[in-house]
Amino acid sequence: MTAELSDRDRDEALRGLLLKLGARDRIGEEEKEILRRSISDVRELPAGQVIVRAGTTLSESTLLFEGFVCRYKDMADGQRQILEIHISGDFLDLHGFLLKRIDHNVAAMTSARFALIPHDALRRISENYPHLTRILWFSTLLDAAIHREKILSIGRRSAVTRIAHLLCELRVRLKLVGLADEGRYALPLKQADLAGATGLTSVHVNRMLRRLRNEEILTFRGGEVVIHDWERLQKLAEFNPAYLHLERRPR
Amino acid sequence: MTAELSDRDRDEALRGLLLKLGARDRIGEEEKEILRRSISDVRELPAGQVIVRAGTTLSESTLLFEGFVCRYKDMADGQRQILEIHISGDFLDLHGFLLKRIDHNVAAMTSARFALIPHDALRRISENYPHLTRILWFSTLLDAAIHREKILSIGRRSAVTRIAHLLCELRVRLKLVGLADEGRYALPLKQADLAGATGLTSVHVNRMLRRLRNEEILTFRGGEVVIHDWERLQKLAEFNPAYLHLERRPR
DNA sequence: CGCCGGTTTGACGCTCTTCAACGGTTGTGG
DNA sequence: CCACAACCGTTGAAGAGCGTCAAACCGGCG
Repeated sequence: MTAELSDRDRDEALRGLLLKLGARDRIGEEEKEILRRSISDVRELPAGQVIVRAGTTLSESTLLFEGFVCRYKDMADGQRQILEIHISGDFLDLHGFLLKRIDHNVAAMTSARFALIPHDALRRISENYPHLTRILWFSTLLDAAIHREKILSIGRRSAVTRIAHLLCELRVRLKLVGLADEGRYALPLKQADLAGATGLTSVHVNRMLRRLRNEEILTFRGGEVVIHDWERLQKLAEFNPAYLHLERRPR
Repeated sequence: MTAELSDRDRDEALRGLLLKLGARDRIGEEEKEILRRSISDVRELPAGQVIVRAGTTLSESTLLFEGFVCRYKDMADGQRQILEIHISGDFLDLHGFLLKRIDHNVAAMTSARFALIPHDALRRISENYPHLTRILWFSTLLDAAIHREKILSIGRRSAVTRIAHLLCELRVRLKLVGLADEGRYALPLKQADLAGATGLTSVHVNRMLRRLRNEEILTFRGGEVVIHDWERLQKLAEFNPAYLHLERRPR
C-alpha cells in the first residue's frame, strides 16, 4: 500500500501539520522527509463513522488532513461529551502511541481524510530523532493545553461564553492552517455537536446562538460561522489565545 | 546546591514517581540513576504558596514528592477552576519543558516538598535516552487522560457524581504511591478545594458531602476520606479506572 | 408530495447558585 | 484564662440558568 502513495499524496497529508507545527518551531527539511516517509497509508471515511473505538489498542496513529473529527466519551445513559474538535493538521490519537489503549472514541463529524503513521515508525523517530520527537511530544501537550481551557470553560463559564469561546478557538486554529479568513470560516457541524462540545443541550445552544445573532456578534448557519464583531466576540468569550502557545520557539 | 543533596534525599524525591511509572512500565536501573542525577535541588513551601505563575517561562520542571498541589486557572471575576490535583510522584509542570510558557498557575494546597529538574537535564535525556524520554512523555499523556475524564465529569455528570468520581480517582492514584489503604486516605483539603476541582460552589459541595455521609457511602471530614462502601461509591461515581492506564506495558 | 434530519420556539421544572446567617474550632493577645 | 478574631463548615430561603418535553417549522430529497 505504501507504494500506491505518491509524493503529492504525502505532501497533501502533511500540509496542515507542518503549518501547525511550523508556527511553533522550525521544522527541518530532513524532519519533513522523515514524516513523509512515515506515512503508511491514506484513508477516507464518511461523516458519522467511528475511526477509533475506546478501549482498543492501536498499532498506528492517525493524522487528519481534511474534514472535521472529534474525540468523545459516551455515558451509560447515552449522553455524549465531545472532548476536542479536530481539524486538518491534528493528530487524532498520537497519544495512543504510548498510552497503548485509547480512553475515548474518535469519529468523523464530516467526511474525513487522514494519514496513518505506524507506531513502528513513531518508535524509530523516538529512537533516532530527538528534536522531531520533542515536536511530536509538544503536539500532544497542545492537546492537553486545549483540554485545560475546556475544563475552565465548562466548569466556570456561562453557556453563551462557552459557545463563543469554542468558536474563537476554532477560528484561530483554522486560520493557522489556512482554513479561515478574517470574517468567516466553514464549520460544517450541527448545533448538537456544539452542544456536545460545550456540555450543554442542543436546545440551549440554539437559544444562545440566537442571542449571538441578535446582538450582531456572530452568525452560525448552514455550516458557516460569520463573525460580525471579532472584538466583542473575544470579549464576550473571555478569549485569550495564550493557551494555544502560538509563539515560535526552539523546542 | 547539588552538592548538598544526599543520595537519600534523591531517593526520597523519586519514590512516588518510580511507583507511579513502575506500575506502567519497567524502569531500568540506569534510568533511575539518570533521574536521580537530574535533580538539581529540593524545596519546600507552605500551604497556599504559588509555585508557578501562569505566563512565566520556566527553566526547570517540578516533581512533587510530598503534600498536595493543584494546577488552576483564575477568571477575571475571581472564580477559580482547579484543573488537576497533584499528589506525590506527579510532575507539576513537565509540560513546561516543551510548551515553554505555562498556561495555568500551580499552588501548594498543603505544605509541599518537591524536586527541581532543570530543562537542560530533560533535554539531555531527550537527546540520549529514548525509552526514558517516552516514559516522561507518557507521564504528560496521563495528565491529558485525567483532563479528558474531568471534561466528561464537569460537562455531563451531576454534582454528587462529580465529587464521588474525584474521590474515587484520588483513592486509586494515592493507593498506587502507597498513600491510601483500603477504607480510608488522608486528603487535607477544604470543601472549597473540592468545589474548585468539580466546577461547583463550596455550599453545594457541602450539601452533596452530607448526602454521601447520610447514605453511608463516604465521609469526608478533618482532612480524611473514609470510604464506607467502595462498591456503591464506584457505582454512584460512574467510576471506571481505565482512563488511568494502570496496565504495565512496554512503552 | 411527503418524509426526514435538523432547527426553532414555548412552557415548565429541577439543579445548582447566591446571599445571608450561624456555629464550631483554633490560634492569639490581653 | 478568657475574649476575640479568623477561618471553615453548615444550614435555610430565594432565584437564575439550563434541562426536559413537546410541538411546529424548514429545506432538501426521494
